Amino acid sequence: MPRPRAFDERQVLERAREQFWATGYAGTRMDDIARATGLGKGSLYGAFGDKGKLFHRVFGDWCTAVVEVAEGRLTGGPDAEAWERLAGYVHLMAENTASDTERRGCLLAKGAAELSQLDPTVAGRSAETMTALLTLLRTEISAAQRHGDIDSAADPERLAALLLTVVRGIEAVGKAGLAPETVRDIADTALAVLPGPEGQKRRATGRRPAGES
Amino acid sequence: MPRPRAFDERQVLERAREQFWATGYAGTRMDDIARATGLGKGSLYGAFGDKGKLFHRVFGDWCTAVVEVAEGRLTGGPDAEAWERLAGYVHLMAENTASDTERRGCLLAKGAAELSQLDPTVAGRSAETMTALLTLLRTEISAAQRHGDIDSAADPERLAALLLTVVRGIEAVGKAGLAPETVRDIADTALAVLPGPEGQKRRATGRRPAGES
DNA sequence: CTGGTTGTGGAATGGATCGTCCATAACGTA
DNA sequence: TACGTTATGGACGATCCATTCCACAACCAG
Repeated sequence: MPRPRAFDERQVLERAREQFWATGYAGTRMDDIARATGLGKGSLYGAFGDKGKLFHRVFGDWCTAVVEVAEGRLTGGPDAEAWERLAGYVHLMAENTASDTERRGCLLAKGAAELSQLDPTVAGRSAETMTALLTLLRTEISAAQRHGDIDSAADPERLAALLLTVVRGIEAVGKAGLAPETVRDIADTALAVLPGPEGQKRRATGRRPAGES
Repeated sequence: MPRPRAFDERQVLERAREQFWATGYAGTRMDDIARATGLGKGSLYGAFGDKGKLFHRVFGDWCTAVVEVAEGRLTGGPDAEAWERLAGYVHLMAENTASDTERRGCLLAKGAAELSQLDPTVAGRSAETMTALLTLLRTEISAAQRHGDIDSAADPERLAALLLTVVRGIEAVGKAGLAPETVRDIADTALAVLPGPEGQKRRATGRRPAGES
């Protein structure tokens, strides 16, 4: 009996995300979002509550997506390819940053930086996301160890934390202004220094094989 | 002949920094700063211009301090101690994040995240800072290589970029909610995986010697 | 076709915030 | 001691922004 919505919720959230991503939480006005989505303020508030709730929604979806990308890249597959999956993931993250010419960075980092201190919801969600990524990386590192691509004496938990740090760090230094080529190199270097199979060393200064990513 | 200022400029900037640090650029009101510093708005505007100029001042000073800390820890000293200087620096940065119970993070990262996209001055200053840190790290890595603490076949430029990424990443994952102990471990792991002297491996899972930092 | 219910969008509201203004205070000089 | 100059700080004005409100539109059951 009621009048149905004339907008696609997913699409509206997408536009809203673009706005928050581009100008941060405090920096975007609800008018901006209204203009960007084509919705009136009434519809916006009716559908999503207030600005805070809308941001939580967008932020939460983003966090979910971040974990899903990692899952897609890392989960499921033979141990023999675990190392390649790890390398692919790290390179993908570096490429994302390197090709982010607008220097928008990652909404997760941006949102956490701006709000995690003031907004427990944001803080909690970003912490959850980190833990999820950590688990995915640890599992994959263990797999690579079983196949002998990573020194089995190393603690997978610690290596996972290091890789997560590198991935998040790449995003940070990218936003801080390091050149795209440098960013890409960092991913290679990080992978190269991971302890290889027993006693062997990976090429520490090796170039990333063309087309691997 | 004129009436002299009744406030200490350095101290006012310090208070202003606390505010910006705690609540970000958009999140702090000039009234907050006035209250925090005890100055009236007239004096504030008379002495520092507008909010943007004041922030640039604070941000710039912070960047200078970041580089100075690194210089203090890294520069000058025999090659034989270069490795220890590097380790000390990385541990110091990790400790800063680990003990930052308020999760304020680093003003450099926070400011860059919030503004580098909109404010060329901030973007430029943060990029400069990254380059300066990179140079310091590279120099020190070269020194450690000369003394045989780091594989001389490795590219110091690349290792420096990796270390910088780890340092900035530690700050990011710390703010994102990783546990302090994990943060400390990351610093250890990062140092452990750096390629040791020719063919040898550093203890990849080794614990940080007590009291080294 | 009609009424009830919900969506829509723009105008209005109320509070907050940046920056200015000005009367006054404090200082050095003559 | 009197004067010119600059600092001070609180009140003020103009703007901005999140949220609410309301008149109207669209839909569907009966």
